[in-house]
Amino acid sequence: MTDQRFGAVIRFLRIRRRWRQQDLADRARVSQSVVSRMERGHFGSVSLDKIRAVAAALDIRVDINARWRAGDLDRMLAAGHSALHEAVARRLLHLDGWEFAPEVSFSKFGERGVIDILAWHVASTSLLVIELKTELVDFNEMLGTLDRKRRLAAEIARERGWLERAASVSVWLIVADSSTSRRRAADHATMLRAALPLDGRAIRSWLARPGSATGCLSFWSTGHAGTGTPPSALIRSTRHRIRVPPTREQARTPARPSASEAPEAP
DNA sequence: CAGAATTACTTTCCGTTTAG
DNA sequence: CTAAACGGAAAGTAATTCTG
Repeated sequence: MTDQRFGAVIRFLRIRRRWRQQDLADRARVSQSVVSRMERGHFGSVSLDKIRAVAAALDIRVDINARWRAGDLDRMLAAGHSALHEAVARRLLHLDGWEFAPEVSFSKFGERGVIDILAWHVASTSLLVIELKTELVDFNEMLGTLDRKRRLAAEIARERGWLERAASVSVWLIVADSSTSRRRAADHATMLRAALPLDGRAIRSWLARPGSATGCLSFWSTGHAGTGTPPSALIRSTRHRIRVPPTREQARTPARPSASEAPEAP
């Protein structure tokens, strides 16, 4: 939405309520001039705080929609997740005795969400909730949601007619491989291993012969073929180190012997 | 004249620098 | 890398001017 259009919306909703600019300003705790500027589309001189305040007074929710070259950034950010999803799904296809469903959304007892992959072993009626993460951020929150999904999984599988009764429900947290994620996991090793005792190696034998309920944390790269291929750069999630090109001064200092082709910045 | 737009001035914020 | 200090820029408001 353009600035002018948004301004027009504000004006329209204000007038519909028969409010003066001053009335809207009072409710939003801003001055009348801010309302005037916004209605005329002059948002450059109004802070986001004030914009939200005025919008909220009219029951408008303001979402920031970032676009890049006409593309949707949300989709781009989701690309890493998709890549991980695809890599894991490819691997599951080759597992004997397992069936799986991707993106299982649920809404039970007021709890809603999506299980990235719900897998079940037909012979042993073991259920496996697979959660995919491109980066590790909030451990408590993450383990909390994982546990919620674990509790609901059996009911969800039964409802969908996949497994009448699950003998056990396990969880497998797959994290996109990155040094940052590994470091964070190491920092919380005690907590994580208590909840997710198996590692990437141990889960393999468990998958071959699923036994009692368990939990696993493993790191995965999208180049992963089930063996130890090196991490792919494809899904590196955040924070690459930006290397600033050396200034002329720095380029001239004989730090490296190969100063032969010092490129001139265009 | 009421309500909207603009102006003039004060306050707050934010980026930069410096120090630890 | 974080925190504190500082100065300039931007935001916010009250006062004023404009307009239908």
